[in-house]
Amino acid sequence: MVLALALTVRQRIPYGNKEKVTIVGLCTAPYVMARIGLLDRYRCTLHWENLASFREEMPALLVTNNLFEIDGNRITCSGGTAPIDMMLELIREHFDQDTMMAVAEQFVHERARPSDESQKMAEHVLTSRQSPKLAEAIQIMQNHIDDPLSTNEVAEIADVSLRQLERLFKKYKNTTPQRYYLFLRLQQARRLLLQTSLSVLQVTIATGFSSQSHFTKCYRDLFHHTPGSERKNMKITQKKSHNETV
DNA sequence: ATAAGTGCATGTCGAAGACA
DNA sequence: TGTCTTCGACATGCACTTAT
Repeated sequence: MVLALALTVRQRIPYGNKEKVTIVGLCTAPYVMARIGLLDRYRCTLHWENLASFREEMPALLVTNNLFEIDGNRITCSGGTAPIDMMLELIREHFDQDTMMAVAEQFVHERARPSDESQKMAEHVLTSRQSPKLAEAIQIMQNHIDDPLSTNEVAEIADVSLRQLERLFKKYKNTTPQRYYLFLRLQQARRLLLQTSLSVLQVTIATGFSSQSHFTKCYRDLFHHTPGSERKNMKITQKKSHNETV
Protein backbone atom coordinates (compact mmCIF):
# COMPACT_ATOMS: atom_id res chain seq x y z
CA MET A 1 0.00 0.00 0.00
CA VAL A 2 2.79 2.36 0.98
CA LEU A 3 4.69 1.44 -2.17
CA ALA A 4 1.64 2.33 -4.25
CA LEU A 5 1.51 5.69 -2.50
CA ALA A 6 5.16 6.29 -3.15
CA LEU A 7 4.97 5.58 -6.84
CA THR A 8 1.94 7.63 -7.72
CA VAL A 9 0.97 11.25 -7.58
CA ARG A 10 -2.15 11.11 -5.55
CA GLN A 11 -4.72 13.60 -4.47
CA ARG A 12 -7.87 12.51 -2.74
CA ILE A 13 -10.72 14.91 -2.18
CA PRO A 14 -12.08 14.66 1.38
CA TYR A 15 -15.77 14.15 2.10
CA GLY A 16 -16.39 16.39 5.08
CA ASN A 17 -13.86 15.61 7.78
CA LYS A 18 -14.28 11.88 7.64
CA GLU A 19 -11.61 10.88 5.23
CA LYS A 20 -7.94 11.15 6.00
CA VAL A 21 -6.17 12.64 3.02
CA THR A 22 -2.60 11.93 2.08
CA ILE A 23 -1.07 13.78 -0.82
CA VAL A 24 2.12 12.51 -2.37
CA GLY A 25 4.15 14.29 -5.02
CA LEU A 26 7.22 13.02 -6.82
CA CYS A 27 9.83 14.74 -8.98
CA THR A 28 8.15 17.74 -10.55
CA ALA A 29 4.64 17.00 -9.23
CA PRO A 30 5.14 19.58 -6.42
CA TYR A 31 4.73 22.19 -9.19
CA VAL A 32 1.12 21.13 -9.60
CA MET A 33 0.59 20.83 -5.87
CA ALA A 34 2.08 24.28 -5.25
CA ARG A 35 0.01 25.94 -7.99
CA ILE A 36 -3.25 24.77 -6.44
CA GLY A 37 -2.10 25.78 -2.99
CA LEU A 38 -1.61 22.31 -1.50
CA LEU A 39 1.88 23.13 -0.28
CA ASP A 40 1.13 26.40 1.48
CA ARG A 41 2.82 26.36 4.90
CA TYR A 42 4.22 22.85 4.29
CA ARG A 43 7.85 21.82 3.79
CA CYS A 44 8.43 20.31 0.39
CA THR A 45 11.15 19.16 -1.98
CA LEU A 46 11.56 18.18 -5.61
CA HIS A 47 14.19 17.05 -8.05
CA TRP A 48 17.42 19.07 -7.79
CA GLU A 49 17.32 20.08 -11.46
CA ASN A 50 14.09 21.97 -10.78
CA LEU A 51 14.93 23.35 -7.35
CA ALA A 52 16.34 26.72 -8.41
CA SER A 53 13.53 27.61 -10.79
CA PHE A 54 10.91 26.28 -8.39
CA ARG A 55 12.26 28.45 -5.56
CA GLU A 56 12.28 31.45 -7.83
CA GLU A 57 8.73 30.82 -9.00
CA MET A 58 7.37 30.03 -5.52
CA PRO A 59 9.42 32.22 -3.18
CA ALA A 60 6.91 31.90 -0.33
CA LEU A 61 7.17 28.10 -0.09
CA LEU A 62 9.41 26.17 2.30
CA VAL A 63 11.47 24.27 -0.25
CA THR A 64 14.35 22.09 0.95
CA ASN A 65 17.18 20.22 -0.75
CA ASN A 66 16.29 17.02 1.10
CA LEU A 67 15.64 13.62 -0.46
CA PHE A 68 12.03 13.70 0.63
CA GLU A 69 9.80 15.65 2.97
CA ILE A 70 7.05 14.26 5.17
CA ASP A 71 5.20 17.20 6.65
CA GLY A 72 1.83 16.23 8.08
CA ASN A 73 -0.18 14.75 5.25
CA ARG A 74 1.93 16.43 2.56
CA ILE A 75 4.63 14.12 1.25
CA THR A 76 7.00 15.22 -1.49
CA CYS A 77 9.97 13.44 -2.94
CA SER A 78 12.89 14.36 -5.17
CA GLY A 79 12.62 11.39 -7.53
CA GLY A 80 15.22 8.92 -8.75
CA THR A 81 15.73 6.27 -6.05
CA ALA A 82 14.53 8.60 -3.30
CA PRO A 83 10.95 7.17 -3.37
CA ILE A 84 12.41 3.91 -2.06
CA ASP A 85 13.95 5.78 0.88
CA MET A 86 10.68 7.59 1.44
CA MET A 87 8.76 4.33 1.33
CA LEU A 88 11.17 2.77 3.85
CA GLU A 89 10.77 5.74 6.17
CA LEU A 90 6.97 5.38 6.02
CA ILE A 91 7.31 1.67 6.75
CA ARG A 92 9.57 2.46 9.70
CA GLU A 93 7.05 4.99 11.01
CA HIS A 94 4.05 2.66 10.65
CA PHE A 95 5.75 -0.58 11.63
CA ASP A 96 9.28 -0.79 13.01
CA GLN A 97 12.95 -0.71 12.16
CA ASP A 98 13.19 -4.48 11.55
CA THR A 99 10.32 -4.49 9.04
CA MET A 100 11.84 -1.52 7.29
CA MET A 101 15.20 -3.28 7.03
CA ALA A 102 13.58 -6.46 5.76
CA VAL A 103 11.82 -4.52 2.98
CA ALA A 104 15.04 -2.68 2.16
CA GLU A 105 16.75 -6.02 1.81
CA GLN A 106 14.01 -7.21 -0.55
CA PHE A 107 14.67 -4.17 -2.72
CA VAL A 108 18.42 -4.81 -2.54
CA HIS A 109 18.58 -1.31 -1.12
CA GLU A 110 21.79 -1.23 0.89
CA ARG A 111 21.03 1.76 3.13
CA ALA A 112 17.80 3.60 3.87
CA ARG A 113 18.69 7.27 3.67
CA PRO A 114 16.97 9.64 6.11
CA SER A 115 14.72 12.40 4.79
CA ASP A 116 17.13 15.16 5.74
CA GLU A 117 19.93 13.73 3.67
CA SER A 118 20.58 16.18 0.87
CA GLN A 119 20.37 15.20 -2.78
CA LYS A 120 24.11 14.58 -2.67
CA MET A 121 24.54 14.05 -6.39
CA ALA A 122 23.05 17.48 -7.00
CA GLU A 123 25.38 19.05 -4.50
CA HIS A 124 28.35 17.21 -5.91
CA VAL A 125 27.52 18.18 -9.49
CA LEU A 126 26.99 21.80 -8.48
CA THR A 127 30.20 21.92 -6.44
CA SER A 128 32.18 20.32 -9.28
CA ARG A 129 30.92 23.00 -11.63
CA GLN A 130 31.73 25.76 -9.16
CA SER A 131 35.17 24.46 -8.23
CA PRO A 132 36.61 21.02 -9.05
CA LYS A 133 39.23 21.48 -6.33
CA LEU A 134 36.55 22.11 -3.72
CA ALA A 135 34.60 19.05 -4.88
CA GLU A 136 37.79 16.99 -4.66
CA ALA A 137 38.52 18.24 -1.15
CA ILE A 138 34.98 17.35 -0.03
CA GLN A 139 35.34 13.89 -1.58
CA ILE A 140 38.61 13.41 0.35
CA MET A 141 36.86 14.43 3.57
CA GLN A 142 34.01 11.98 2.90
CA ASN A 143 36.53 9.20 2.36
CA HIS A 144 38.15 9.94 5.73
CA ILE A 145 35.24 10.21 8.14
CA ASP A 146 36.54 7.64 10.65
CA ASP A 147 40.16 8.77 10.44
CA PRO A 148 39.93 12.54 9.92
CA LEU A 149 42.77 14.30 8.14
CA SER A 150 44.03 17.73 9.07
CA THR A 151 42.87 20.57 6.83
CA ASN A 152 46.46 20.83 5.67
CA GLU A 153 46.49 17.17 4.58
CA VAL A 154 43.18 17.59 2.73
CA ALA A 155 44.62 20.60 0.90
CA GLU A 156 47.80 18.71 0.07
CA ILE A 157 45.96 15.69 -1.37
CA ALA A 158 43.61 17.97 -3.33
CA ASP A 159 46.69 19.77 -4.62
CA VAL A 160 45.58 23.23 -3.51
CA SER A 161 47.10 25.58 -0.95
CA LEU A 162 45.53 25.67 2.48
CA ARG A 163 44.67 29.34 2.13
CA GLN A 164 43.04 28.80 -1.24
CA LEU A 165 41.00 25.89 0.14
CA GLU A 166 39.77 28.14 2.94
CA ARG A 167 38.73 30.75 0.40
CA LEU A 168 36.85 28.18 -1.70
CA PHE A 169 34.93 26.95 1.35
CA LYS A 170 34.14 30.50 2.36
CA LYS A 171 33.01 31.43 -1.14
CA TYR A 172 30.88 28.41 -2.04
CA LYS A 173 29.89 26.91 1.32
CA ASN A 174 30.06 30.00 3.52
CA THR A 175 31.99 28.11 6.17
CA THR A 176 35.53 26.96 6.96
CA PRO A 177 37.02 23.61 5.87
CA GLN A 178 37.19 22.41 9.46
CA ARG A 179 33.57 23.24 10.21
CA TYR A 180 32.39 21.60 7.01
CA TYR A 181 34.44 18.49 7.84
CA LEU A 182 32.89 18.38 11.31
CA PHE A 183 29.42 18.76 9.77
CA LEU A 184 30.06 15.74 7.47
CA ARG A 185 31.24 13.62 10.41
CA LEU A 186 28.27 14.56 12.58
CA GLN A 187 25.84 13.84 9.74
CA GLN A 188 27.39 10.38 9.45
CA ALA A 189 27.16 9.97 13.24
CA ARG A 190 23.45 10.79 13.12
CA ARG A 191 22.88 8.20 10.39
CA LEU A 192 24.69 5.57 12.44
CA LEU A 193 22.66 6.42 15.53
CA LEU A 194 19.33 6.23 13.71
CA GLN A 195 19.98 3.27 11.46
CA THR A 196 22.26 0.93 13.40
CA SER A 197 22.46 -0.49 16.90
CA LEU A 198 26.02 0.75 17.46
CA SER A 199 26.59 2.25 20.91
CA VAL A 200 27.24 5.97 21.23
CA LEU A 201 30.86 5.12 22.01
CA GLN A 202 31.13 3.03 18.84
CA VAL A 203 29.59 5.86 16.81
CA THR A 204 32.06 8.25 18.45
CA ILE A 205 34.98 6.15 17.25
CA ALA A 206 33.44 5.44 13.83
CA THR A 207 33.25 9.16 13.11
CA GLY A 208 36.78 9.94 14.20
CA PHE A 209 36.21 11.49 17.63
CA SER A 210 38.73 10.63 20.30
CA SER A 211 36.53 11.65 23.23
CA GLN A 212 32.85 10.82 23.72
CA SER A 213 32.25 14.00 25.72
CA HIS A 214 33.65 16.09 22.92
CA PHE A 215 31.52 14.17 20.41
CA THR A 216 28.37 14.79 22.49
CA LYS A 217 29.17 18.48 22.77
CA CYS A 218 29.68 18.87 19.01
CA TYR A 219 26.54 16.80 18.31
CA ARG A 220 24.41 18.91 20.63
CA ASP A 221 25.78 22.11 19.11
CA LEU A 222 24.64 21.01 15.65
CA PHE A 223 21.46 19.04 16.26
CA HIS A 224 20.36 20.67 19.55
CA HIS A 225 20.07 17.35 21.39
CA THR A 226 22.51 14.71 22.55
CA PRO A 227 23.28 11.42 20.74
CA GLY A 228 21.69 9.50 23.64
CA SER A 229 18.42 11.44 23.56
CA GLU A 230 18.32 11.18 19.77
CA ARG A 231 18.31 7.40 19.98
CA LYS A 232 15.84 7.37 22.86
CA ASN A 233 13.40 9.56 20.90
CA MET A 234 13.69 7.31 17.86
CA LYS A 235 12.82 4.23 19.94
CA ILE A 236 9.81 5.99 21.52
CA THR A 237 8.54 7.06 18.07
CA GLN A 238 8.95 3.51 16.76
CA LYS A 239 7.06 2.04 19.72
CA LYS A 240 4.22 4.57 19.33
CA SER A 241 3.84 3.90 15.59
CA HIS A 242 3.87 0.17 16.23
CA ASN A 243 1.13 0.43 18.87
CA GLU A 244 -1.01 2.63 16.61
CA THR A 245 -0.84 0.12 13.74
CA VAL A 246 -1.61 -2.89 15.95
C1' DA B 1 52.38 46.98 -31.14
C1' DT B 2 53.01 48.07 -26.56
C1' DA B 3 52.79 50.06 -22.01
C1' DA B 4 49.70 50.95 -18.31
C1' DG B 5 45.65 49.96 -15.68
C1' DT B 6 42.32 46.69 -13.71
C1' DG B 7 40.36 42.54 -11.82
C1' DC B 8 40.79 38.04 -10.25
C1' DA B 9 42.97 33.83 -8.47
C1' DT B 10 46.52 32.32 -5.77
C1' DG B 11 50.53 32.20 -2.39
C1' DT B 12 53.02 33.67 1.95
C1' DC B 13 53.20 35.30 6.49
C1' DG B 14 51.85 36.20 11.09
C1' DA B 15 48.55 37.14 14.86
C1' DA B 16 44.63 35.56 17.39
C1' DG B 17 41.58 32.19 18.87
C1' DA B 18 39.93 27.34 19.27
C1' DC B 19 40.72 22.67 20.13
C1' DA B 20 42.30 18.27 22.24
C1' DT C 1 49.64 24.13 26.82
C1' DG C 2 51.18 22.90 22.37
C1' DT C 3 49.08 22.33 18.03
C1' DC C 4 45.84 23.44 14.69
C1' DT C 5 42.69 26.57 12.34
C1' DT C 6 41.11 30.88 10.77
C1' DC C 7 41.57 35.22 8.77
C1' DG C 8 43.52 39.71 7.44
C1' DA C 9 47.14 41.98 4.92
C1' DC C 10 50.10 42.10 1.34
C1' DA C 11 52.56 40.25 -2.85
C1' DT C 12 52.67 37.91 -7.32
C1' DG C 13 51.13 36.25 -11.76
C1' DC C 14 47.99 36.07 -15.43
C1' DA C 15 44.34 37.59 -18.60
C1' DC C 16 41.96 41.22 -20.43
C1' DT C 17 41.00 46.11 -21.70
C1' DT C 18 42.25 50.72 -22.94
C1' DA C 19 45.01 54.56 -24.33
C1' DT C 20 48.86 56.06 -26.96
